[in-house]
Amino acid sequence: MLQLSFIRENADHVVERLAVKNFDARVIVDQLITMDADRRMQQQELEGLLAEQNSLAKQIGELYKAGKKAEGDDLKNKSLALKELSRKLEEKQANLEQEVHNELVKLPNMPDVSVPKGKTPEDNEVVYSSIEELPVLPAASLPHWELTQKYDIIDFELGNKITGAGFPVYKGKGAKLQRALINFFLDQADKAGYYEVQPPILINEASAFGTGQLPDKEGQMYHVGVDNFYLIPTAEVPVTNLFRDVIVKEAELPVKYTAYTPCFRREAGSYGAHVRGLNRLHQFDKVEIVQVQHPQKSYATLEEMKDYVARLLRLLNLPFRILRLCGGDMSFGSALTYDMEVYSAAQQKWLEVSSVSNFETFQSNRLKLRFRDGSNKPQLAHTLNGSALALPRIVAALLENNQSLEGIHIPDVLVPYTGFNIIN
RNA sequence: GGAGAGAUGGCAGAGUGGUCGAUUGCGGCGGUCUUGAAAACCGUUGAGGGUUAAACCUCCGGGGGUUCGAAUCCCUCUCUCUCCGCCA
Repeated sequence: MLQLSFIRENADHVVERLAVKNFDARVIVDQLITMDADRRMQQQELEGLLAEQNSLAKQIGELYKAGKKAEGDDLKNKSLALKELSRKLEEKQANLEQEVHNELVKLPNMPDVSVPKGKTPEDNEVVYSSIEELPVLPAASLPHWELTQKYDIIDFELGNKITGAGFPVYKGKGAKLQRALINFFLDQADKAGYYEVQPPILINEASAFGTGQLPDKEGQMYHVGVDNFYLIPTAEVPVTNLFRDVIVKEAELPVKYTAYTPCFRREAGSYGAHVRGLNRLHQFDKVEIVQVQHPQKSYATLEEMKDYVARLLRLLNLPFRILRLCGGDMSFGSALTYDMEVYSAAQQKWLEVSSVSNFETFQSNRLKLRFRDGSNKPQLAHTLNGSALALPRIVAALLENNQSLEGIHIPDVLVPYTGFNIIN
């Protein structure tokens, strides 16, 4: 959520930046400024009334104490009339504030100046590639959904029976590979200074609002109606919300947290061949990294997080590239996002395995996540997060890229975790 | 699930209708003293809005009500604790 005071003072700039996200903010911004002016005027009027009532109440108390009942009763009547007025004004004010809020949450975050213009994924900027030429697999190579069946390590049909499409059952070495990857990613994060937490995977409305899933993205989350909870779409939500309504000390920045959780996404509206196998699931495993950082250091931190994820991909020996997302492909709350994609030679396409973003104050403004820098008042911190990493497409790429006549070779770094070096 | 008790500032803990945004202690910060530190002593120390700065307004778990006036009384929701029941 953008800050109203910032919009007020930088209206044109806001409109111009949001245009990069292909969002026409002119009408909303103008409306907000008008409403805010009204709100402030009304506020002054209301506060004047309240101040008068406060002072009257004090006087009445003193008069009664002094035994001057008649004079006290006089003031009482006067105060009653004021109360009538202020109640009406209060109601108006509450409505206006609600309207302002409703408009304010419609505005996406402003993209950083480095964000390329564009509307589709084709407009994303490739900032790095670990390979010069796309690898080519032998002719008999299989896509992962056939490999998983051949070696009986992931059972999509069985998942259909238990739950439905997009909820696979991992079996035997497939299940062990999941566990190995989770532990490997967590150990790496730990070594990089991230503090491990295990958060709830159901969240309340306030948490969903804090990181920007609500309002408007209800449809993407599974909802537990009886208790009004949501299943988390990513660990970013519970982990970042640990800092809701928190004022951290400047010396404690950056705060670095990591968590493994299952993630749940309804993926309403996506279908077809590109969602085959592990490419898109309703439930999947992910290790997330989250940082809370000083505004002046958040972009350096974003680079560091990007490099950290790249290192993981190198350790796994997967061909990958890094994209700087264009305005049109970025998420609502992000100011700058890097996507990591691994190349699946068997599918002959790039698969997104990580997304690392700086949200600047967009989330912290909703969360009221601030830091204290000594002399001044508390100010909003910046939040960042990234997948490190999401499992399904990593598994897909590992299976496809490492297949051979003998079986599927496990990368060296994972062998201590799996206890085997080949799936056959 | 049943019965009872409770929710106050970073923490502990007073406050049951009127100068209470809140006594006090601990912690934090600044200072005196000290070569330095500790101890002791002095001062300072919640958040949001508003203002050039002030004044001023709001906040004592959330929401609503009573009253001229609410941390204090009433209703309601949420959460916590104790006991009982059930249970991985």
